[in-house]
Amino acid sequence: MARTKNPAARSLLIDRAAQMLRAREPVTLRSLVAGTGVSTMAVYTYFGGMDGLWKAVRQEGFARLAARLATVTTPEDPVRELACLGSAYLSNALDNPDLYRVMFDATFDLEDPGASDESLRHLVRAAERARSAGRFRDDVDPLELATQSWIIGHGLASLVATGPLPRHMLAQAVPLLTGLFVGAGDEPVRCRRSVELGWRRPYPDDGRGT
Amino acid sequence: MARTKNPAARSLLIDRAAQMLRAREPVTLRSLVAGTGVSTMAVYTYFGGMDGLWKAVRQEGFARLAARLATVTTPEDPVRELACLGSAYLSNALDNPDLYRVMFDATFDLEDPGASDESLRHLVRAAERARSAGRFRDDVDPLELATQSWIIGHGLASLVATGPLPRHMLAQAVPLLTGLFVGAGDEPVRCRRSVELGWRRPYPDDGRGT
DNA sequence: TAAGAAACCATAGCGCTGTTATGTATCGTG
DNA sequence: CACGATACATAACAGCGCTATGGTTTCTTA
Repeated sequence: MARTKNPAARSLLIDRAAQMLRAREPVTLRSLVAGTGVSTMAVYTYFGGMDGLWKAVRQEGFARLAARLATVTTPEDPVRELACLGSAYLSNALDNPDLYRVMFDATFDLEDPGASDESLRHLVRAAERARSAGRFRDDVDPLELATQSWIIGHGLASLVATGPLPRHMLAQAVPLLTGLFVGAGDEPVRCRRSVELGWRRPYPDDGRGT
Repeated sequence: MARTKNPAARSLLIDRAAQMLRAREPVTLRSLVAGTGVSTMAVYTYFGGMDGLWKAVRQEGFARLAARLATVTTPEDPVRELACLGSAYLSNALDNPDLYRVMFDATFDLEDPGASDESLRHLVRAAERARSAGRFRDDVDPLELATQSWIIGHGLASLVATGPLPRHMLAQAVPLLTGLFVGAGDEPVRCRRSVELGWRRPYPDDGRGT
């Protein structure tokens, strides 16, 4: 019994915010709605304010990351797949450094506490496959190993994308991941080869996350 | 032939900013100088604006981190010392999560490009000692290994201090660092013992960095 | 010692921000 | 068809970082 919202406006604003973030333009309430035809009040109708907008943008960032990780499929070698996932993760972070920063900028709390869970699940499943394939010991907890991979990936992404580390330091991912997987039980020489393969040729289909 | 600045005011403002950051109070130009007796113009005389203040605060954060790492000394076991340094690093980050975030928030560029170098040097020296002691292979580059340790430490600190990972995930540092050091050539069982020792009893003197 | 100049500092105001109050237009519903 | 709830447009408000303008302080120098 009322005027209905235009759901297109909501995603339009999120997309525009992500786009301005990528263009390194300051995202303010007025600059966000300028040229879109919608007024400043729309931000309050759909998000309740700028904080709500940032929450939505962050969730969108996690959604795009999950979509990007979903394009990775290398069924024959699960350790290589893990390296592929790490490479895709870093590639996504470096393509959208400002969006990546917003995703982990917890000045305000998350609207969806499990926003990052779906991305982590990709890693967990790959770790499970690696254990089932006999590459990891049976006592390896896939969730723990996935978390450890995430820690390495996030540390590298954060220090390189917006931090003091130069870009060529991305290569440190290979020894780091190799050390992690060997510690989980993989045979060193074979592991190194799998990780290097997965790292150099990151993912079969480049899903060019915006 | 002029009036000299009061150097006390500069460090007073930096300290107050760090204190407000820790208390999670919003640090604005006016709220910063309120109650200190100095006027808003002081921020411009000493820092050239709020950006300059944040740069100074960030440098202060790195200085405190370096001072904290300097208290770590375990000459007999360099691998344990590396774990000690990692533990001190994380302890510092978790004690001042907001200051830690500002340190790595590169919205504006750094005033001192080598601000983080001194902290890294502690790690490099420990890695050199570990190599000299025969714990690491001769072909291990201490700078690379220090950087890799930093990546792990920062990833963990960032995800736990202000991110989505619960605090008990700090324990992941032990397998991560062990994997890294074993990959550098250390003997697995002995390495694990050294890392656990260094991690549990982080540093002899707790220099309680503010 | 006294004049002069350079720098610090206090005040007021500018343009911008996010937010909210108020009135209008518009759509779903009875 | 008419009611009422809700989206939308406009304008105003407090607060933000910043800057222009004098006044005051302090060091230098003749």
